[in-house]
Amino acid sequence: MSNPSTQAGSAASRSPASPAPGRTGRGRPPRLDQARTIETALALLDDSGLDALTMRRLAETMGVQAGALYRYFATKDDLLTAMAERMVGEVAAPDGAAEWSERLSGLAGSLRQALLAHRDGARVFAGTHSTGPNTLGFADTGIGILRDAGFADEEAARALMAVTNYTVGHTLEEQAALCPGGGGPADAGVLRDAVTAGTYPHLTAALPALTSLDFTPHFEFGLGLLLGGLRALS
Amino acid sequence: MSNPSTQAGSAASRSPASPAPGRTGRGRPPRLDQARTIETALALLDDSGLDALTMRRLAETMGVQAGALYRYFATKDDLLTAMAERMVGEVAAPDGAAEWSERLSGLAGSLRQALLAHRDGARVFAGTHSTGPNTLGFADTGIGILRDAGFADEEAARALMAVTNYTVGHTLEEQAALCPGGGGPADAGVLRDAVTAGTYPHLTAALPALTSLDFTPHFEFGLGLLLGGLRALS
DNA sequence: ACCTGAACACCGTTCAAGT
DNA sequence: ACCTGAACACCGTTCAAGT
Repeated sequence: MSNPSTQAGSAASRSPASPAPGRTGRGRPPRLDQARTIETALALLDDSGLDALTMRRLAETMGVQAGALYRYFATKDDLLTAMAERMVGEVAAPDGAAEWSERLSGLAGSLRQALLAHRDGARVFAGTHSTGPNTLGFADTGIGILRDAGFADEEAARALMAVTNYTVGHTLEEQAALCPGGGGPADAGVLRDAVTAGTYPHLTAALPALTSLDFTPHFEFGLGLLLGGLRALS
Repeated sequence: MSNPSTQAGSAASRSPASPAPGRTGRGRPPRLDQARTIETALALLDDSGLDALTMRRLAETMGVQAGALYRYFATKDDLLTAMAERMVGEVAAPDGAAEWSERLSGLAGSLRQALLAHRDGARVFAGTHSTGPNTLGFADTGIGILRDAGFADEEAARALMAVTNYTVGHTLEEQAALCPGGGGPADAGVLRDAVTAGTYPHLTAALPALTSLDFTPHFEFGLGLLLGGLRALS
């Protein structure tokens, strides 16, 4: 975890030809490689969003034809998987000295931050399933925290899945609300109008909280519920 | 809730021209309408999945040219929003006599079932933001359960968001694991290989649980954590 | 070995024109 | 009022051919 050097992950290893594993000095140096492609793709994601991230635009940004990308990634999905794997590499390892519940909430919060660090990061993560070292390391760390706290293997696995699924679900909403036509400042008004047009007494009472753009307390409330439930089990 | 008659929701009302609101007997009866289009789109979704659900294929299925669909839905996203709204209409109203925690878990379980009822249902739901009556009714019901249980407005709102985000995040994983190349029986082997290739002691111990395809206990475990956390607050 | 050029089989969306 | 036909501006992916 917290690995700044790019690891493409196992998905990228399904590429058609392993690109220059032992680079000899012969031939022109390639203008493309996996790491630079992933980095450029993440920059393009930040600039333009997932819907505008096309193989053609990425190729143009890298000064190359679209077909050339397929020497390094078998499909666009493989590229997205490598991007997700790269993002998870930014998850910070939690403080080993802290209480298990603090370590676990730190891990979840760090995953959220890693996804928030890139536009549409949660959508990229939710749409892929990396089995690269960063993703496996994340899971091993999380399950380790819970096993060390005394939870059985199955409970530890299920608890980490719950925390991860909640974190991804929350961050998906958070990023959708924050930016485009997805539900941000524009959509708060739309929701307000729809609620007041109908007869939704509870929704009306909760509307200020529901349309708040301060997502961190929302995230921490839900995370606190999961941790509270876990504490009740131990 | 539990509304079998199709309501397109507010997103569909943004359509370019309101289609035949007061139908007079004059003119040919239209070959298209919102309700039939949504139904056909859901059937096509079940047959072929979200990636194969294109405006052109949907039009072909309905015996019409692709452009004709745009008289009823301004964009493909509006159609997907109406499909999500239709799916949420299948959520069952929880038993009003039961305990608040049972009503809330019943609501979450019913949302999961409504999403599982259609191939890629969770992806469609996660990718849209309906403000139609079914979706608003769902939220009003959930927040109402919590307010009636004594939770303050803000807590009730945050708790329902947590439960909903968890349910969507879980079901996204469940449907990804179940079907295509997404991570099903095929991907269990891939994960197993990746884990045993590296050195992930905790992951190895948890692998049987992680690769289990029996998702209902997984879902209920996480839901139980959220409810346990809520009980600790009340 | 690495990339180009060009093609294949598609997309979502628009809009004049027909009926 | 409702739909067709045809176009516009794109997609992901493949692959012979060049260097």
